[in-house]
Amino acid sequence: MARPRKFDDETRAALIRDTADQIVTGGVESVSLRPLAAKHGCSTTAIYTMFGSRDALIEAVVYESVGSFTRSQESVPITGDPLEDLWELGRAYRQWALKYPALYVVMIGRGGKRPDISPEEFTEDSPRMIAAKKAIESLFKRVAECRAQGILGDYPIEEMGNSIWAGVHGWVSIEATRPVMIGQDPDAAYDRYMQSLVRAWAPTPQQG
Amino acid sequence: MARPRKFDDETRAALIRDTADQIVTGGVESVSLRPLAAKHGCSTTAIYTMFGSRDALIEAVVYESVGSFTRSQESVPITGDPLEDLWELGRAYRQWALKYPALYVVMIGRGGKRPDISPEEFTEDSPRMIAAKKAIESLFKRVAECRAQGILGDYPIEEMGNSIWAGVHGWVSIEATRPVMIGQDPDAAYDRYMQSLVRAWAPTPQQG
DNA sequence: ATACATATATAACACCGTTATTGGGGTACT
DNA sequence: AGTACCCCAATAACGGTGTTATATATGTAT
Repeated sequence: MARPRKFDDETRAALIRDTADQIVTGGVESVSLRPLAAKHGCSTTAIYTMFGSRDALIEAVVYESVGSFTRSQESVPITGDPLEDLWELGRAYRQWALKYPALYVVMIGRGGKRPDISPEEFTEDSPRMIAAKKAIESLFKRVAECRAQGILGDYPIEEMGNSIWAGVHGWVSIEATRPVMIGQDPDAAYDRYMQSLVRAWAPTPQQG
Repeated sequence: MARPRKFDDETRAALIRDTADQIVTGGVESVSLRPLAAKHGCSTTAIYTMFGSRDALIEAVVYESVGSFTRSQESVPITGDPLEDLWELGRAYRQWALKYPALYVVMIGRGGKRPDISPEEFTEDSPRMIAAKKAIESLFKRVAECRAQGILGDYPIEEMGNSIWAGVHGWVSIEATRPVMIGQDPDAAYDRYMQSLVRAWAPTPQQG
C-alpha cells in the first residue's frame, strides 16, 4: 500500500538510546536532530515520521528511562525483612538518580517546560502516568508490608507512601542538581534521612 | 574614558523583571533576546554588555528571585511559638513556589542544564550560594528554637534543618512541576506532611 | 587635535526545529 | 500492463535562535 519503511524498530530504539546518552552527557538542551540524524545515516524528516517532533523523541526517552528506573527498583531483592528492603529500595532509587542525574531531572521535572498548565500526558491513566505509578509501586508495597508488621503506624498507605516518596525525591533531586551534598559521608547522611522519613510514621504508643 | 552608557541600572532592572515575567508565563525556554531587546528599545548587543549572555541574564533573574523568595520567608511573623512559626514558614515556602512554579524550578534546578559537573556559581561562598544560604536561614533559626524548647530532639541543627528543607522541597517541587497533587485538600495534605517531617525529629523518651 | 577606550547598532554566522516540495517504492485496481 | 494512489524519506527552504565581527558614536586623556 505504500513505500516500505527504511528504518525499523531497531533504528528507533537506537535513536532513543543515543538521545538518552546525549541527555546524560550533555543535558536535554544539547539534544539536536541534525547531528543525531547524521550519526544514524538518515535525515531529520525520518526522525519526524518516527517520533513526530523533538519533544516527542525526548518524551520517548523519558518513557524508556522510567522503564529502566522501574526495573532497577524491581530488581531490589525481597529478603523478608520489609524495613531492610525499604532501605535498599531507597538506596537503589538514589543510585539510579545519581548515575543518570540529567535523565532523572528530565523524567521527573518535565524537562523544564512550563509547569503550571498541563498537557494531556498527565491525565489519569495516560501511558506516562501508568508507568510512573508502576515505578513507585515497589516502594508502596514495602510500605504496606511494614504497616502490616507494625513497623509503620496505622496511617493510610497512600499518605505514608507519598510522603516517603516526596521526601526521598527531595533529597535525591537536590543531590542530582547540585555538585555535592553537604556533609562528609553522603551515603550515611542519606541513610539517616531515610530513617527519619520512616520514623515519622512509626506507630504511636496507643497504636502499639 | 569611553562612550557613556545609554542604559542605566533602571533598564537593567527592567530587563530582569521582564525576563522573570517571561519565565513565569512561558517557561525558561521561551526567553528570547531579540523580542526582549525590541520591547526595551535596544539591541541584543546592549543586553550582552549588560549581562554577558542569555544564561547570565537568566542567572540574574534567578538571583533576584532568590531575593524575592528570601523576603517572603523573612516576612513571616515571629509569634513566640516556634513550632507554629515553622508551619507558617513552610506554608510560605510552598505558596511562593506555587505562585511562581517556573521560577522555582529554574532557581533550584539550574534551568535544566547538565547537573553533574558544576560551574563556579556553586563554589562555597559564591554570591549565589550565599543567597541560597540566606534563603533558608529563617527555617534553620526556627528549627534551632524548636530544639531549644525541647520541641525537637537533640540532633544536630544542620541535620534537622537540611532534612526538613529537603522534605519540603520534595513535596513542593512535585506540586510545582505537576498539575495537581494527589488528594482532595492539598493544603491540609501538605500540613500533615510537614508535621511528619518534624515528628521525625521529635525528642525520644530518653531525650525528653 | 589626536589617540584611545568603550557602549551600542548593524549585519553576519552558524546553528536550530520544523515543514513544503519532490521523488522513490510499493500496493491495488482497471 | 498500466496507472492511480499512498506513504516514507531526502532535499531544501523558512523563520527563528544565541552569539559575534565590524563599524560607529562618544566620551576622556594626551
